[in-house]
Amino acid sequence: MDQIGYSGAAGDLDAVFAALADPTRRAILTRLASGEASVNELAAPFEMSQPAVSKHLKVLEHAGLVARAVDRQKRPARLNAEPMAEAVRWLTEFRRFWSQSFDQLDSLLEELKQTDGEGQSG
Amino acid sequence: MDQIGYSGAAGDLDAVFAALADPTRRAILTRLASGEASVNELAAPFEMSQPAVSKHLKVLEHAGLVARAVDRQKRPARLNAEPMAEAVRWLTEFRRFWSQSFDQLDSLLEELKQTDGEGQSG
DNA sequence: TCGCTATATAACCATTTGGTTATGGATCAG
DNA sequence: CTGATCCATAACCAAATGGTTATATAGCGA
Repeated sequence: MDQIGYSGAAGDLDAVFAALADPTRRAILTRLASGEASVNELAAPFEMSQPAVSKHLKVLEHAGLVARAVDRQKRPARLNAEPMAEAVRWLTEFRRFWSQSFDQLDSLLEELKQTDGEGQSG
Repeated sequence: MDQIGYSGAAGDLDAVFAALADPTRRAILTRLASGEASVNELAAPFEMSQPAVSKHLKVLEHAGLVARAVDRQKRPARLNAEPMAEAVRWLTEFRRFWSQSFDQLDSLLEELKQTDGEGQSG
């Protein structure tokens, strides 16, 4: 369907996974999933200074997961979940590959079953 | 230092995402998806020293994504994709949440469409 | 203009990360 | 035993990360 036009930030799997590797940032993303929020609003629930949250936002921005707007003197952060699809895609493809190997392992185990059953180690 | 082997490793989403945030480590995982490999085998394709690869393996072990065995003087690494399910789960739940918000946004857009009136569809 | 609010940036610090080379312990081949 | 191979560990280093406080910038209200 709607293949969007502005997928510039995607493609950096490293940055996406790295961004997701921090609980504060995941919490920020979850918060943003229910709507825009200003930096101070985002900072409030975390026992952490405002600059620290700004830094986390930069990481999220860098991964393309967050876009900033301008509203009066505020810079509300808005979620852009698109790059997450990259991550999901990698994991999905990996699982496909992995399942394939699983199949191979399965065949191997079948063979072994027929050959003998030399006790498996725990 | 290390906790018990292959049981408690899951649940650390931070470690899993962090482990996935490096291209070398993702490549190692992909490699391991097609079967066990020794450290040297894993190190070969990367222009990187063996200790560097050992370090990456430690990170993967810490995330529970890799288990080590003992075969003669080798310590073959074996994939354990299970903790990836954690990551997938988080992303899936997030998308559920996000889609929910999306629904809300959708409703909002519906309203706006009706309010607008003069525009044409399509 | 003055001051308050919202945010970014700078300067600093400790810890982690990702790499290196050097070395040591096992284990295999002679 | 000797030497080669596989791997881990130590010691070291540069850069990135995650936090701090202090300050600068920009808009708002009076």
